[in-house]
Amino acid sequence: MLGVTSKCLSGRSTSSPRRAELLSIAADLFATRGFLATTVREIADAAGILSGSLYHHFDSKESMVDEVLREFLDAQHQAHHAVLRDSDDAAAAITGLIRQSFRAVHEHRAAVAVFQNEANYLGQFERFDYLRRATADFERTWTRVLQDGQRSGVFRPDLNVKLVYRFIRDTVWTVVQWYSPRGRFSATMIADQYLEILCDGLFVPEQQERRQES
Amino acid sequence: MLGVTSKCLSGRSTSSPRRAELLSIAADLFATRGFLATTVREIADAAGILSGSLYHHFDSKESMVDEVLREFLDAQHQAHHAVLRDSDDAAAAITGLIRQSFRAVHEHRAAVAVFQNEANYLGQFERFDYLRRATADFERTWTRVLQDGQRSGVFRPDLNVKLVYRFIRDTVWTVVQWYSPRGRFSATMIADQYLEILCDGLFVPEQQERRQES
DNA sequence: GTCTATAGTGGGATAGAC
DNA sequence: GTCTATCCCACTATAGAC
Repeated sequence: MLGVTSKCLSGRSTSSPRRAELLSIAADLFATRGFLATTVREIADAAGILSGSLYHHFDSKESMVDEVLREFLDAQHQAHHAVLRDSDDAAAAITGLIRQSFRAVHEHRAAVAVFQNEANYLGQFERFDYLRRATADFERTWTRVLQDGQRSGVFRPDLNVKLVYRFIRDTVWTVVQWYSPRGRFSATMIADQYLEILCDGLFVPEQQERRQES
Repeated sequence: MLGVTSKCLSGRSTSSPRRAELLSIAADLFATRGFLATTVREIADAAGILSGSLYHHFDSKESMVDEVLREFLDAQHQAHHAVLRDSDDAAAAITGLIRQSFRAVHEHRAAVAVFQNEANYLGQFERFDYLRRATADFERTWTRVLQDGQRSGVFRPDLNVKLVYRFIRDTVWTVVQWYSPRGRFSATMIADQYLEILCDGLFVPEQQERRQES
């Protein structure tokens, strides 16, 4: 457990349906316009109230992203470990983690986008220390699986696990930039196609000798 | 030619060594802190002058990103077409495009990062129309190559070219988020490893029947 | 839980001297 | 080409009525 939500959050009432609703509205705006580009007035407008009223529920704009990110990272951490628990070998673990990540893009789209886009900026403030910790934790989990797979002979031993992790991570999370829940590509379809390429590559097997490595 | 730099730029003198220096300083700050999070005072500080003095060279903070992005996109457009001109078949074209992109990450790191991080936000203003055009142009170029490769039997016909393009693009450009020119992984090394995976996949050939597709 | 009203702050940009 | 000085504005956040 990273326990990022375990400590008591900011001053105001910790949970209410209204609060959750406002948080979801804010998360959507943060995701599409960016955290800095989103004003508290816009959040209030979208919620049909005035900006001052937001401060009945939250300490600050920062508290809002904070809560969005903590919730998401905790859920993601748990989901990761559930996948690992249910996987017999490294191959199952890696495909499980990948499928889980695409599912997260579908289910927590706003939060994933905010994490992806703002972690760099927010990470510079002590309050958001846990962003760096979570990032490091994810990397450890994934690279451990990749190393296990190399040791047990499932994954190619000539590949650098750190690089493989970055490649997979970049593809999997950046999908949130163009994924649309009502678009022509479902999250599972995207996962299937990505796993296809990751397993068998882009080239037709019979033609592999034609590959150029110039 | 997209010709994004062809039209005359903002009011001030169009080129001088000092201007280029300031632009490079600004680009670095935009890349690492984000466009909105970077203040003109910070840019001026980094350049060792006062904020007011910047306006002798540039109309506005917006003009600065604008120039950074236009220069980069024009260079990238030219580089793309040089690669296509020199490639005999789709396999050569796709590996060439990929290698070129990793080179761009190395050579125009700041500009790539700004494009990657801010295109979404800036694209909403008419002034930055060309960001959307350039994005669409890149997609057309890459998917055309992928389609050619499918038709000529080099690439697997069961893959969706739009998805393959997005996967490659996401990996290739997002590298800018963690790439360090003085780090342990050189741009060519990263390109080599990525092409390895894209060609032959993550799994050792003998073990492919053990793959889980659950 | 929301509104009215407003304080306080910091950033983009300008005018003119040097 | 840079500095001094400053305007103006938009935004976060607060206080207290309803």
